[in-house]
Amino acid sequence: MNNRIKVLRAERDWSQQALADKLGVSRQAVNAVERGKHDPSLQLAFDMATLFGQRIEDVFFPEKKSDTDNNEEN
Amino acid sequence: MNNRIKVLRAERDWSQQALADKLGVSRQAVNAVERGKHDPSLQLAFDMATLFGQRIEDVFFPEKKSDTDNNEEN
DNA sequence: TTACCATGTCAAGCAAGCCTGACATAACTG
DNA sequence: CAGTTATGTCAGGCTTGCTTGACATGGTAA
Repeated sequence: MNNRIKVLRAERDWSQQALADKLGVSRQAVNAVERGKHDPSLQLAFDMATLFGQRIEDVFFPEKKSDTDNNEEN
Repeated sequence: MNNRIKVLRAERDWSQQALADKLGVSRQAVNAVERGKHDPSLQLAFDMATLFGQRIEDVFFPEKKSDTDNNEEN
């Protein structure tokens, strides 16, 4: 899951710590999401998008589907 | 986190099992998300919204922010 | 230099998301 | 009646998201 958090944060000149404070999460959580270490929860994704005044789809970008996905008899 | 999965599923006349198969997750996962037992991962939320041809914001609706959220010195 | 700030990273622990397997109920169909 | 489908629910287990605390590095300021 790619995202534009680093850019959106830079546009506002916010540190990871400042963003974490606004979101009510730890700095490490912001860092991990920003660097793609793991995906945020849906709730946190909503909070981030709302804080940046964007839609989730304009902040987060899922990778292509994993080949373990099913698609039989649709 | 409220959602419109049940309605979107009913509009297409899909069972929970059928939806789960399309998404590549278990029926219980669909059931739990649909009934608000817990939130889906961001990836699963994307997959659901995409499958229904909707935006995440038009499928999932976060509750009001919890009062444990911070908001100091913004 | 010392001090501070921003960022990256690690460890240990807890909680939430998702899994399989199982069981129950209701509705429908043969 | 028996059999199937859809849904709801539980238990046990695994993985991941998030926590606090700690440490390292690079940049910048006094």
